[in-house]
Amino acid sequence: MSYDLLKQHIKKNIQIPSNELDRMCSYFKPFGIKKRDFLLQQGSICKFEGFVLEGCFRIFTTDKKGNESTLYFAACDWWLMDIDSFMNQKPSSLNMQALEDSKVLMIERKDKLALYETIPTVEKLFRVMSQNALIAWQRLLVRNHSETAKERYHHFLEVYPNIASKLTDKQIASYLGITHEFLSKIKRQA
Amino acid sequence: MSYDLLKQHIKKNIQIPSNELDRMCSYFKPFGIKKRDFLLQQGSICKFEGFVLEGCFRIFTTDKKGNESTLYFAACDWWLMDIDSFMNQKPSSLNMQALEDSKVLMIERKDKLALYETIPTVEKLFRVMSQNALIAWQRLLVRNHSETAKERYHHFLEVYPNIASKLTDKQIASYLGITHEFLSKIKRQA
DNA sequence: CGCGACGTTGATTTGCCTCAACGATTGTGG
DNA sequence: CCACAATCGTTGAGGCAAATCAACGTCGCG
Repeated sequence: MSYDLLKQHIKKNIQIPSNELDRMCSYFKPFGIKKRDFLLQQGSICKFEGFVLEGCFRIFTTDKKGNESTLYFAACDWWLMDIDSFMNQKPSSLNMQALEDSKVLMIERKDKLALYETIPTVEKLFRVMSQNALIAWQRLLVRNHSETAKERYHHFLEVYPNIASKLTDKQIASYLGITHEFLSKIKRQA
Repeated sequence: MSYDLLKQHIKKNIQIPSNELDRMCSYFKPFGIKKRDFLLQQGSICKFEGFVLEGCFRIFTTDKKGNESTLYFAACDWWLMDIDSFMNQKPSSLNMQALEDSKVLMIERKDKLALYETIPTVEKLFRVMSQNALIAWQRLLVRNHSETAKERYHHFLEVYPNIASKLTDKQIASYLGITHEFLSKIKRQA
């Protein structure tokens, strides 16, 4: 069953009766996407949220100056959402691109909003997940302030080896906030 | 009433019946703290959450190397929480220091946890707040990757003039992730 | 008054970027 | 399947952003 991974993931975060869990998951629909295709593109309005079953995505944004900045990579067991665009129905500033052929479970906006109203535990689930994400972003900021690009690179390799192995150096550099030329020089050193 | 600010703040985030709002707020207790004193210190376990009524706080962390990194400043209408320490009851990595004589509304851990169980709307409130905070941290990361220290400095002055006016240059530099010497040189330029 | 934290300034060094050139790898159309 | 283009990775020269170290003036505070 393709829903097992999602159910496991949810149960890791909260306690939930199995009938509620089943009902919640029933709104998620399997969806396949090919390498290099976009699940969401900057400027469009996000009408879904997704949970990755297979493959890998890169979530990035391009600012007015043309700088491309990678926020994170989402592999199996990660979520794909643009909260700002999804909740406020405004144009997204994010791109979600499949780095390889991938499979996700998608839920539509109206179903998600309905779940919030009908199953209070869903509020708790996303409250807990958001808070965990918040902690991670704060830690990342501190790392960025206190470590050099070289240290951050090795930390990334150490913590996400299975994700890193799927990425090009250019993508890693964009995530670290450095040029790919400089990343190449870092690699030569160590 | 010192609770008006908190009530206004909550109503900006969610719709909530006034009886629930009253009940929720009743668990918050006023608390005063003197300039330079700590509401929370790194290493201790966080047993409260707070909402700032007056004054200003600096939330920062010191890593093994002795680098001090300021995560944010909390003035009137902001929250003081260390989610990681509060939820998981583990030693905090954050310091919350009053930059001037301040007043906060504090809620104890057991009361907060009870509120989650008894008033589902509280889950929604903190889900919404966490998601908004998440968006802000993501934007900040992109700024840090795409802008120079000078640009980030002026952006900070522009967006938070009332907070910036209360801070020393050293505190601002720590927030921007630069040395105070370099901040001084930035100021001379513009 | 005198001490300690803050702010400024200059000289030097380091981390990282820009630009440019060149192999290596991957993708694509005939 | 090959030929070619496109993208990726590497390397080097030079430059800019920001750190480091050190000296000195200033201010608030005991």
